[in-house]
Amino acid sequence: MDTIHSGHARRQAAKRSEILAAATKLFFKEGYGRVSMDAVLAKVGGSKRTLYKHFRSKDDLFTAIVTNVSDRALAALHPPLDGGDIRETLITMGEQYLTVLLSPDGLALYRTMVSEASHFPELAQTFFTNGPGRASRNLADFFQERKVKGLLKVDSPLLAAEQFLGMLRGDVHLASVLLIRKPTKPLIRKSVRQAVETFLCGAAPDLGKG
Amino acid sequence: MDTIHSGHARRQAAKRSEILAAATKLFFKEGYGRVSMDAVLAKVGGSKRTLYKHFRSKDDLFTAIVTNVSDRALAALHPPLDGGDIRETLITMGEQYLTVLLSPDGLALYRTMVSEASHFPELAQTFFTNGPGRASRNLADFFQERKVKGLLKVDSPLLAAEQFLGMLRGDVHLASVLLIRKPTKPLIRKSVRQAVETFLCGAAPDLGKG
DNA sequence: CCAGAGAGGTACGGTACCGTACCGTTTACA
DNA sequence: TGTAAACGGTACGGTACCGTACCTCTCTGG
Repeated sequence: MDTIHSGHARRQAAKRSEILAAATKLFFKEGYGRVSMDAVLAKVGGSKRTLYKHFRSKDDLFTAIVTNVSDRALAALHPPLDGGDIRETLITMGEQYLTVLLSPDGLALYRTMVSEASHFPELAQTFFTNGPGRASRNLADFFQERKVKGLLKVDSPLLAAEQFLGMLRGDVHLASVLLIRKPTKPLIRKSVRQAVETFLCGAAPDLGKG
Repeated sequence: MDTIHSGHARRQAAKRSEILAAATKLFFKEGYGRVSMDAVLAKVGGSKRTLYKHFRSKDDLFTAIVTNVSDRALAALHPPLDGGDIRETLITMGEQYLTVLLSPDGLALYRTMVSEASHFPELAQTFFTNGPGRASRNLADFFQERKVKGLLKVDSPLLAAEQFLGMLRGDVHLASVLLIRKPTKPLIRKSVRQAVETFLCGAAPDLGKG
């Protein structure tokens, strides 16, 4: 009788979500080291007993937060790419990619993983594999498909995918991570367009080709 | 009589350097929050009185560390670019750029700034301006010069510079930051070469141009 | 309506940490 | 050689934090 329809279980699940939401805000805003369990408790209300019943330790709570947000956010980084026109596909995908990456959650997750990677190595591994790694592989599959059709001339499709996504990030991403600039929609649009244009046609004038 | 040749001053300067070196290792390895002043003291030896005479607080020590390493490392990110051939210049510069960025100090500095940017905003601002920002601007000047000579066809030279450097970083940089892969010299070489090739000539086959 | 599980509130043990204060000792310079 | 400054070692105040323990109250489920 401990299904989701049970009263006790429902209350438990609700409380757990409430804790998770409040703690996520705090951890993402202040950073793992500067957030105390008491601070989480003050925000969410309730007793320590309840908090520690749901999450056995601070590390456990942190792990739950990261995996939770990862599952929610990272999927959008590798959408299905079966469009026809390469340019249009890259533009659409690029804008979505940057939008997710530059969203508050995307930035906070990035900061958190960079900050805590050395102390949560398996978490960092999972994040990279399911996030940036999968995004690159997804795009690389698309490139590979176009390459065999003679529609793309790259040496290593995987490396090309990684570098194209790197182009998209440019300096905008780091500047946003460091809270120096706030990314704007027009800047994202312009950045994506120039990246796609350069990536496809190159920056050298036509006479330089051959 | 408090010049560098004074005995007292010399001892002071030596001790300060010793503290700075030891603390840099610790802060870069463990992160700001996980390093205690006692730990610094245990590593460098000496008394708290001496430590706090040189650095008034933990924040002060941290600031000194960051500015010190920044001054030492970031200059290599924007070398003078007056070479003739664009391709050769980009390859040379790219390998140097990645070598610095992927060096232990470069990676540690990046991790540190991302981790502590929100609590040391002016430090993050300085880091970005003197590091990635100056690197992009330096390369952008080079691009602008080539553009007016008709040797480069980019819309915004600054954006192109940011995106080219983003290509160089690709996924290798983040993977190194997260301690997932260790960057190798051959990988850097290959990555730079493909980035330059794609950036100059594009990934679309010639029939797709025009 | 009533056992029993869950939740709230809080106090506490143990630890860690920042920065100051106070000792005696060593070193530089006249 | 003597004096003043710098140094090493350590103890301490005050605070903060993690996780546990204890007691009381609320609410579920039959």
